[in-house]
Amino acid sequence: MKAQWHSWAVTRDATGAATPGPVGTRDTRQRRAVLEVLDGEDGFRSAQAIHATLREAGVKIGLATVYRSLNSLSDAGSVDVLRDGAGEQLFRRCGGGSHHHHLVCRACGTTVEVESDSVESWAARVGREHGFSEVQHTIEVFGTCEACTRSAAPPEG
Amino acid sequence: MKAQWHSWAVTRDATGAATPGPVGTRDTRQRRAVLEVLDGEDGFRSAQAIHATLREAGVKIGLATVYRSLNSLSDAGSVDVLRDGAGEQLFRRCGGGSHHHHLVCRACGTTVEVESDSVESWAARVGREHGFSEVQHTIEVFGTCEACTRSAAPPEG
DNA sequence: ACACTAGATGAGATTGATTATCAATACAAA
DNA sequence: TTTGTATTGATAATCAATCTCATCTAGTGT
Repeated sequence: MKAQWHSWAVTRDATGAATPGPVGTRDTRQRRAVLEVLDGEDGFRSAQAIHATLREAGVKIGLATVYRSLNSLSDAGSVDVLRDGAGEQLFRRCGGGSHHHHLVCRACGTTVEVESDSVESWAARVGREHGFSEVQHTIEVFGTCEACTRSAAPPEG
Repeated sequence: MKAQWHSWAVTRDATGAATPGPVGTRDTRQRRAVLEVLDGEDGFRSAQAIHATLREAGVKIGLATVYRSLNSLSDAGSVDVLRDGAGEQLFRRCGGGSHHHHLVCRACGTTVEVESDSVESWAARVGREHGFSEVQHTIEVFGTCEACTRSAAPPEG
């Protein structure tokens, strides 16, 4: 799978003459590498795991840079972030900009993007009915995917 | 509000003669104190905050014990746990043993317990349709409660 | 009330993830 | 190329949460 395109560019004004651009816009080898790893994975991965993958692949990159890249991508809405049971952040490249949630295999990390208008409206309604404003929600579904269920179960039924 | 009753006792067999009981069953001053704080709060609080509250109230208790008590209560299903945006664990005394979720004010922590059969069945169905087993879900709704919205807004419209 | 024993406590060390420092480096515009 | 900065990275610093282990104590039987 080839790395999906991502623009590091951001709107800017041409006030400064020799100024490359605002923070978070420069296209570097490291940021491209992080994006490549994300595009090569179909499940959620931790920053540490992504860093390890890169080092094993011979890419010279610091852990701090991996975190910085992931956070910047997250801010831009290009990656989804969630926390596993231990509270560790997991990252995954997300498709469109549409709001969705995830069905994640807790064994291998494989993820299916899911969405439901009824659930969205339920969350919004619940907040409104109780007088809450700026209502947001976090919804994640965890389970064991078919493949992992098979490989984990003893061969005898 | 008086501290709600909580049994530290657990089923045990009388094999050992002078054995008080299994781990996590002893009624101590510290565990009672943690429970009192939880009963005095109506929103989610962090372990550190609970510890600080206790110390300020003159209760001599270690942070590790607060964590231990909260975890034990959590295992017993007597408190709900969730993570805030920063990944920090927040605890709250929960009523019955019925499955429910929370509408939490991100400013003051005030919480409303909510439930919805349709959302529950949606999560279960999504998992089943994709061949996942042992499906669980985490659903939390965050917002700003009415009181906090008022106090935060500037007096002029 | 007394003694006993395993569970409980707590101060401090430790882990583990994530962020902050800051000098050196590498984009990107001219 | 030159130049101005954003970026990088090795490492220190944070911070929540857990582990250590010597000491204490609740709970039981006598």
